[in-house]
Amino acid sequence: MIKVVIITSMESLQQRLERKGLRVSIQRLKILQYLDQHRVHPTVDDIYGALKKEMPSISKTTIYNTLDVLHKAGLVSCLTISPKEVRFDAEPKAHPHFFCLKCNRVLDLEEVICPHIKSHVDGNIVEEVHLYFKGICKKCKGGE
Amino acid sequence: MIKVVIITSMESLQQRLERKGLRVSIQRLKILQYLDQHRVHPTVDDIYGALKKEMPSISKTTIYNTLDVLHKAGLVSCLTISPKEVRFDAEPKAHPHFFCLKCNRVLDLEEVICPHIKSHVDGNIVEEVHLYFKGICKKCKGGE
DNA sequence: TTTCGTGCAAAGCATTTGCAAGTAG
DNA sequence: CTACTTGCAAATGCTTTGCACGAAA
Repeated sequence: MIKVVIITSMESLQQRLERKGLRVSIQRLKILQYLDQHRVHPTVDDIYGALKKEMPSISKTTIYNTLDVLHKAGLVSCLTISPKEVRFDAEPKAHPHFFCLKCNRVLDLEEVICPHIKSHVDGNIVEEVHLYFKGICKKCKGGE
Repeated sequence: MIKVVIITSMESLQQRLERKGLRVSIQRLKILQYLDQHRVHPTVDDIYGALKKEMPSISKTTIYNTLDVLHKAGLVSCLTISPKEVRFDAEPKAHPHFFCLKCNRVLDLEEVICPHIKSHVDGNIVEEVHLYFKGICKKCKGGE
């Protein structure tokens, strides 16, 4: 079997938590790991459904709590794109997304402009930059 | 520098509806008018609360239905920025916003880049462009 | 008469909160 | 011991749905 492993940072997941002064729990590690290995901007429910298989006792509240902690620590980014639910991304660096109105997927786009846009908001303190498009993705455009 | 530019069309509200082939009802006119005159990206509840004063029988369902119709017709734009609720804008042209994490207001930023960004999403069909920032606004930055 | 618009009541569902039990420091 | 973490159950609140009545074409 071929397993695709995405190596983003040289830092271990545990080190990422410790560096931010966060306690390392199995739940936090698993959630961070899941996000790191599933770069499809999963929802809370996606994460919950997947982790429940190996950790049947995990609760949705913990997913919410943990994602909140990770987001505040700057370890994950939080996407308010699909109107129904929040989605998460292990890549905390700002980059553009594409939301398909047909299949509801959130795709990553090549990072091009995000870092350069900030200059237009002087006067306000910018903590996050969000750029995304809505429309029909390549895949859905093809087949009906 | 932040410049707020309100582009109000010469077209009457009724004409806007008719041009899109929509029936003209008092509810649709009032909702469109409210958005046109209150450029603060109100939520459904804001609109409901305001219109209920002069139209006590109006229902939230109608606000939802109408905004959906107006959005699909391209008469208003729909902002998925604040994670809790959707906000609406009578200006359907894409322009950047700033969401203040402290006072929860959504501010308009000067339109600068939005029209030029589209080139980066080749392959996907773009229907909407969304660019916004999150942080602390000028006003909140000042006084605690 | 047939289709569309309105609005009430109820349902749906993502997210939050309160709290009790467990765990790390 | 004290502060943090987990997770269950219940509550919250935005949004949608089903449906009946009324209005427009």
